[in-house]
Amino acid sequence: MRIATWNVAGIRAHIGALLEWLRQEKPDIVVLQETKTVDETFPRLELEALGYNVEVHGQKGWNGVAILSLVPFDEVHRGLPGDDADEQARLIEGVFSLEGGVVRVCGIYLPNGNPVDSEKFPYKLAWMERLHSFVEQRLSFEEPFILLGDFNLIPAPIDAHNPDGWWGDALFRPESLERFRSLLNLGLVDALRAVSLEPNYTFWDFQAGAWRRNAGIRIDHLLLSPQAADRLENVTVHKDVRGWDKPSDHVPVEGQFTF
DNA sequence: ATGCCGGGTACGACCCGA
Repeated sequence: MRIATWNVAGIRAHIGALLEWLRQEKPDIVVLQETKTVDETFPRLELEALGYNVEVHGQKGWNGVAILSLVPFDEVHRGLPGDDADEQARLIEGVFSLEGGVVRVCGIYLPNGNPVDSEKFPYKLAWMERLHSFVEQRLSFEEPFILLGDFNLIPAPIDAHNPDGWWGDALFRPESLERFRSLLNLGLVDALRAVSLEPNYTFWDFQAGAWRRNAGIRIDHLLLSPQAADRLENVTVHKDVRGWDKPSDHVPVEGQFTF
């Protein structure tokens, strides 16, 4: 079973690259972020033509998440609980039945939080605290649970080409990292860190020649419950996709599991 | 210190991203 995350930076703008990657790799389940469109204009038919079941949680202009799956959905949940006034589409979860049992896959687009002196930063922190409660509840099921997506968090200095340049940014500052560690401390495993102690970047800015200079950061993560971590075989960062024509600024990150 | 680039909205110029 291969389960991937990809921030597509606008699904209508990058549908060609998405379809090409899916045709090449045929992952079983993919969570998408920054689809940037309402459900009515989501390119569902092209994805269904490749055999994917499609569930979306869209929003006009920005945000927006989705799950593509070759396995039928048992359940779908949209939105992060804990604030009825929050209208930003940043979380979608699917539950799937496999031969070996159930697997729960939750895709997130965690708020960026910049600039830190705006209301966006406290929104990020509050969103992380709601996520903490949500994950705590999910872990109580004691089943394979995969929380993956664009976390907008640089876990450690090794996860940035220029960590000093990022320090203080909403992606890499104490208040953000404290909450990220607290989330991990619930009992989640950072899958890529578990299989590799090398620098692995998943995002290169469109600006300032970041890709050419390999000035990347690792902000797209797969976090695993113990029951999922036991089944982890490997993680692949599809770095080559960043060099395609008209790419997203993020690349797909894929976990391989024995279920 | 800010913009760089790029998508979306809407069709000029701004919001948003990381």
